[in-house]
Amino acid sequence: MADGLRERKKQETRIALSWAAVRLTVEHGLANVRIEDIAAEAGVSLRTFRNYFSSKAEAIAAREVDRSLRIAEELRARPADEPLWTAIRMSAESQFALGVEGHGGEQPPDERWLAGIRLMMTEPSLQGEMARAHAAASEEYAAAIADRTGTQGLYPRLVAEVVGAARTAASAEWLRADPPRPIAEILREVLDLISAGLPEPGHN
Amino acid sequence: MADGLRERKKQETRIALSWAAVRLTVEHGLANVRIEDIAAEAGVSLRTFRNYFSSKAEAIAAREVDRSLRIAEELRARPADEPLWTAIRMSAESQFALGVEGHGGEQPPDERWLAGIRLMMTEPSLQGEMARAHAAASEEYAAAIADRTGTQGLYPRLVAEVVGAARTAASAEWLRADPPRPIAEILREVLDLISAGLPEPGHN
DNA sequence: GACATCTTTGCCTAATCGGCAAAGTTTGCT
DNA sequence: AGCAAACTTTGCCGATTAGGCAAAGATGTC
Repeated sequence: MADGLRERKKQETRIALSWAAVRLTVEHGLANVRIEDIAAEAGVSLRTFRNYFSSKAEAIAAREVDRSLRIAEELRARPADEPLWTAIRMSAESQFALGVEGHGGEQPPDERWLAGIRLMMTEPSLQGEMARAHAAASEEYAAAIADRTGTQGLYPRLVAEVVGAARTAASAEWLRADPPRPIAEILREVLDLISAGLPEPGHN
Repeated sequence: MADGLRERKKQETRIALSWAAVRLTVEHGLANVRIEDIAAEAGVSLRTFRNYFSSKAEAIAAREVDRSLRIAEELRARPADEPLWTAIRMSAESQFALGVEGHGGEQPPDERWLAGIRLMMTEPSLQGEMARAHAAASEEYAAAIADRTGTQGLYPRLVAEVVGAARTAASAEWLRADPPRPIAEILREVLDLISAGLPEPGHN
């Protein structure tokens, strides 16, 4: 079986750990959470945590990695005759970004939670891990683009990296924006800018 | 004094540590090098290493961070009336990329050394750290773009991230290319693609 | 049901992390 | 020059992380 009980359980554990990591970090700050606490919160042993992730930060970023993989999957699912950038926009927007959704359901953006996420993301080691997460998923995304466009080598890899950059910039803007803007809207703007070649503003 | 003895020494130590890290890693593999060895090689105490870097990988990536900062500096130095993308191309190409240069001078790309670098870069934790390095320098680069274009907020950050993506993709291609291509050439191609909006190949 | 495979766990040792304060340098000021 | 403030290096130390190994427990296959 492609996904038996075993695989499902593994995913559940992975998600539970990642979530526990996020929750505890939002609440107590990254430095004040031991991986032991995270493991306990998720109901597994410390050693098991290490089988899944090699650091707190990686556990936190795991949800972002999963999202990236889902975006790649979504891209593969788009109609083959759709223009590449349309497909990219659609697939990216279909998963939004970063830690608001989920949380047990589709909560309205809880103010306290959001502030916690903001604070959490100021941790440099977290920002680094997010970059790393994108890099990790980038491989898969590049492969999806390669299949879709029938190209190989530089082009798919480049597009994948650029889309990662777009997501990073969009997330940063989302964290910064006051008043808040929906991430999907920001992402759309960013992708439009990119497919227009990032024209220098005010420089006709 | 803006750069007294103190500052100079600090930079020297930093460089010495980063180099020691690279050399030892190329020679023995990341896993077989203890930070203690690196510190010894650079002639400082273990504890001092930790004052500079928080991991082996960070030490190795430090040279890349420095390069990024030099690119940002170079961008600020370009004539203000030059089109943005020209300035970006020029400043980026002025520093090439990743670990070939330096090494005590401008050696011809030593075959053994290059193979070592290639191997080193396959370490996942290193790739992650490079991504992180870009993210760290991205701030500075975005500021340079903001000053140059007189824009704020999303645009400069986005361009900075995208240029980072360009460098990542170019580096990957450089590592992959057989026969080898000069990194400057790859980088030029990549930046041209980006400023043209990454047109889908064969999709007029 | 019996066997193979994978996951979880505890145990253990080496390595890393980061606070603290003592000792040594550099800098700014007079 | 002389001196104090500011900074860097270092050793010391306890807490935490890292990851190999093998026993025990689940799951998958036939």
